Amino acid sequence: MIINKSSPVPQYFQLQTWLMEQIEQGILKHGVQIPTEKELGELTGLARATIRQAVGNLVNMGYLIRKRRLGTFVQDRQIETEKRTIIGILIPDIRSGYAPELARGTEDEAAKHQHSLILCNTDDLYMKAEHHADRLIKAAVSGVILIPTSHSYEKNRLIIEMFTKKDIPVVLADRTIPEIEIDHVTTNNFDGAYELTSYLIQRGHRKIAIILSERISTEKERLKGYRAALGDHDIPSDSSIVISDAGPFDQEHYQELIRGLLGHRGDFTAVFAGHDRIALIVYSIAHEMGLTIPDDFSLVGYDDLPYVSIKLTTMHQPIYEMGQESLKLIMSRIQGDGVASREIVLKAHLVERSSVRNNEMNL
Amino acid sequence: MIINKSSPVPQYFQLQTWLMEQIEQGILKHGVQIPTEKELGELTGLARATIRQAVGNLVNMGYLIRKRRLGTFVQDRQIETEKRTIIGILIPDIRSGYAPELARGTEDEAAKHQHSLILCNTDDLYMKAEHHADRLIKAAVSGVILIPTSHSYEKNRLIIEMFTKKDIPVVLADRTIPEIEIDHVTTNNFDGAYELTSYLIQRGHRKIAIILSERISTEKERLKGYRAALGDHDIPSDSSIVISDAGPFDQEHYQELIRGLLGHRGDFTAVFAGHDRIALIVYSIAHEMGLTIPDDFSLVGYDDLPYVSIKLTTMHQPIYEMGQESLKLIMSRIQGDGVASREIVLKAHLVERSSVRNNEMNL
DNA sequence: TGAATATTTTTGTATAGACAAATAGACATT
DNA sequence: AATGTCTATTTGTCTATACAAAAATATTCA
Repeated sequence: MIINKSSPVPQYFQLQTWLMEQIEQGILKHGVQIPTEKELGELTGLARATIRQAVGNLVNMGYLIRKRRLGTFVQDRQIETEKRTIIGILIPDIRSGYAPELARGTEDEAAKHQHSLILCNTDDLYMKAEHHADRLIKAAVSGVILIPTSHSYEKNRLIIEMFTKKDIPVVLADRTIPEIEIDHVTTNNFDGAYELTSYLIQRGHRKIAIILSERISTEKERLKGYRAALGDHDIPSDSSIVISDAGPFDQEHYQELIRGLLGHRGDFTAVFAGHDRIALIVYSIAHEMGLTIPDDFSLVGYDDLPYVSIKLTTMHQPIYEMGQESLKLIMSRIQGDGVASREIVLKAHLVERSSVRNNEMNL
Repeated sequence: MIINKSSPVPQYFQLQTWLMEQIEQGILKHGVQIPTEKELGELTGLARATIRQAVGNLVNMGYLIRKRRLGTFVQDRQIETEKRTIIGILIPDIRSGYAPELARGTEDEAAKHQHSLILCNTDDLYMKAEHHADRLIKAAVSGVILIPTSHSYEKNRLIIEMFTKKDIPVVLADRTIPEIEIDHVTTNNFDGAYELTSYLIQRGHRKIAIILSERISTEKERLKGYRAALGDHDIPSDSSIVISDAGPFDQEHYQELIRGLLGHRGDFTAVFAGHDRIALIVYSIAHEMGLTIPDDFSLVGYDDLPYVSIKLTTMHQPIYEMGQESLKLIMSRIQGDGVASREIVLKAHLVERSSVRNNEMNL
């Protein structure tokens, strides 16, 4: 018997569930006519109105379709499966740094899974991020990739909560937020900076200036790697050539800082730029001041941005892959992975070009 | 009386329509309780089941919400207003050239209109464009911005038709397609190239090489502008220094072409690169061959890409504005503008830096 | 005073029966 | 052969009635 009259669950609901199971298990296939209301009445012993309620709900839900005089038929389930297949990406600015590369890696991977990517520029501003988050939720995205804004951890957490409250999976890319249980993909910034600094040391550089922003988790890690490398080679850290900016990336502000730094030559033989865009500014200010690289001082960057016309020695970051991996994490969450939060750390590698001079003394 | 019993339109439907009108006209506002089923029965003279059917439908449609024991209330109608507010952008590659700038302009403008932007990379391939178009249609985008692929006009037309068949407005950005009635936004490539070429001529250059791809409508226009400027200054065109590539942008191929060109120095004093990325390649190949710019030869580009570290004299294209204008056209179509197809031509302007040498002789 | 209990109202579930409307298919008419 | 009519079947609309479940409110009791 299909219906249990003594059960507390409504009889129309029992019938509805039973029919739904029949359809989802493939017993009742697309296009097949289900028993007429009269037949269902005989089958279940229910009144016609009750049967209509069950069938009516399934029609509303798109499982069935009624045809006058002909009967009721199983609907093509594709309509139900046509769920939102959109992923949002919250990025500071699609124009800057590695953002295009990251977006491209993400989009390519999304396309593989038949998903689309909605692009949101936050300008590292909480207000914009909030507005975008709102809109993404309304657009019923099935997942979000977030490059945290550099402003405050607390505000980033608020953004993330907007999504998690609605059970929308979030993945952090590149930058991380401390003490938060959430999937994220980064590169080994500490190791990379350690390697890059060691490279400079091996080339005979002992006075290595560094310029970056400590507000951004990735650059903070790089600073630690730099210090660790110096320490391991017994080189004292000179705080006068550690230039740490407090805000987000601002071209003009960096120009000032770099002018200040380059005015004190003699204090350093190499400059470690926190990322390639800073390196480009260093390069152009040096050019402006009549200095040549690597003759007057050596320069390294971080990122390996494409379309950089100078021969910059830098750490290549697998940004495209970062986009791909971020999306893969999202997809696995969408497919219902309930495991604890995961961390994927990709490896950067050194790209040797010609912006570093070998100062090594003969052994 | 609300219900007309002799009407052929079902009584439940009459009640449903009446309630809906009350809500939409604001007579029944959000949060207000509608009369109880019993009261509606007295009001209309209908049986409770009939009233339940009318109210039930409205609950299903999101107009009303039922609360046990409390009554039935008018639901926040925002749910109904939640229409698709997504625009698609089909771009060859978000990483290359002005694409990030264009995407940014488009996204900013979209955000102003509470719309989201879905990013699609076509790699200038028909297959990819088709797949993306398919997906955008399924995602029910309300408009599309297309940067036509460079392959064939016919195939671009097919892509456009996929959208227009579904009444989805399309705007072409930057590149155009001949003989097609569709909104588009471009810059004055002919005039810009004319101005840039004239600038070189005024600086005493008479042998000006040009390198670009004729497959792309914008570059084709630039070539025409270049030729017109030469003609107007009575300078014969030398086809040996007009390098026209047949395919889409391919870094390695251009490297070869440029190596070939730079091997024949003496034939030219200036190089007009079809766009900045080509100029960058020219620059790096020159550097490789031990040539300096502008001492050995002058170089101009087109686009004014950001983050170009060399001091390149080039035409600044208002790419950001192009994205904005494209989106504005889409919005006006969404709002039902049925006017004939429109063309918006934005103006590029010369940005003078230091890659051009003044060869002018004393007058 | 505060907790437990009863009351009342409103929606939720269910039955039984009736007629209406649409339509595939059989049959009749032109 | 094309068109019109009838019939049986199935869903669509509607009435009348009954009890269940939830919950705000009033009442009772310790």
